[in-house]
Amino acid sequence: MMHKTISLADQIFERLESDILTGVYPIGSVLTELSLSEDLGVSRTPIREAVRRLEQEHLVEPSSKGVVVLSITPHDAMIIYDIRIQVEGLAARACAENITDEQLAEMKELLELQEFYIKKADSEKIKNTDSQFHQMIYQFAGSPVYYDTLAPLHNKTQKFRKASVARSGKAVNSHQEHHDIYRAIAARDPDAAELAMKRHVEEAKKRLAELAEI
Amino acid sequence: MMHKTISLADQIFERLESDILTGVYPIGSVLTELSLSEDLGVSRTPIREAVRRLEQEHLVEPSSKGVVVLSITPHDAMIIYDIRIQVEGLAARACAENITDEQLAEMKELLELQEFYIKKADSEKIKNTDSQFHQMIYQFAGSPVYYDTLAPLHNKTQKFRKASVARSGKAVNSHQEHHDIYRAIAARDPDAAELAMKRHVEEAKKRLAELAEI
DNA sequence: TCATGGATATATGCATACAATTATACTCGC
DNA sequence: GCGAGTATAATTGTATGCATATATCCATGA
Repeated sequence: MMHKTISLADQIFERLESDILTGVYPIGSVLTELSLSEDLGVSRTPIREAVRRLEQEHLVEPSSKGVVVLSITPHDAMIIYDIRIQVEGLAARACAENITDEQLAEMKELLELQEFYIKKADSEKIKNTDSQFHQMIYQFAGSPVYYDTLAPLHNKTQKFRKASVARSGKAVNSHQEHHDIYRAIAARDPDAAELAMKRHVEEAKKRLAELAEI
Repeated sequence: MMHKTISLADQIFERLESDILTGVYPIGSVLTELSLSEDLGVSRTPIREAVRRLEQEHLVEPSSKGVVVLSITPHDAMIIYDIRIQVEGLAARACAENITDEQLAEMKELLELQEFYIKKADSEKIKNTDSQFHQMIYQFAGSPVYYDTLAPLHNKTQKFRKASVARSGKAVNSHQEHHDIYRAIAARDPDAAELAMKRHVEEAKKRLAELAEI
């Protein structure tokens, strides 16, 4: 009997990550292992493990007392986008070269789901599917190096992106760009995939820059 | 009194990381928390923490029993270089825009030191200064994003690079390229800096590819 | 002989207890 | 009233114990 049991540490990490990115724990707030373990009703052990992972992803930073929730400056966000433009371009290219039919089908399904949420103007779900699309690219690119490099960068821009996608018109643009990327990958055209991805991340950067009035 | 006390978990992580990268624990070998705690004479708690970090860096992989030591495939190494070509290019550009005079002086000093070691053919020191030069670029680029992204990638290619630099002739090439980068940064010429860095990492990739007979 | 099932050993996941460090608050002396 | 020094509290680091899941080995039966 293959009972898939997810460890408490993993669950807590995901919850804390999400709560930080969505602002439940505001920037600058302090988290201690003890208070978290009381809040979440578990011992410090799995909390510690989760917090260590948050540290590695630079979502929190050790301080004299506990860890403090970090933010990124608009400047950092712009740099992250510059890096993503280049590296996600490479990842999309690798995807076009390596993706399997099953993975392609999965990707298509996700795009259809996103279309559905766009029609319903459910910005929270739109944001989620958006993230999932990019993470699929990272995972289907054929080397864990892509995911390891890009996932933390992507995470760090989440809260900026949230505001960006909330404007429904922009979400449609983004979805169209995703579809362009998908088509290039489905056609196994690395050049087109890289170009489409680079354009997409560049547009995302522009949308953010406008919004943040940088 | 500022007594810097390094946690056991940190020490163990560094030791295990080094031992894996240098082959003390060969690829495919299995490590269990219990055996490690007995070997190193500490409890499982700091071992666990270190092993989790190794997992995140993909140096080991969970298996049915303990974790298995992974290797970086030559394919992954090539991908890492492709990413570094792009991102270190951006970092060098940012460096040229942001570096202070003091930092510049520090960089120059390091290059002179490297020249000294090259004359002495001390390949270990050459390797060290080489790493330091790149890490300086990451640090002087004006945003922690560069360091966070590039340092892990740089680390992962260390053992390949070691073999590469051991060939003294190549080390001289590499040093010349470093000097080109330095000159462009010193001249505050972002375009030249980016170009020089990209060329340098490309050459490093080629040197490795030849050596690894990929 | 080989498959099957259960006992045993081994591993991890989590909780808890303790030690040690660091921050905080308080008191005493000036 | 204010600063220094000390006591106290809070927090992390580490060890240990227990529960649970999994693998291994052995015995038993067809």
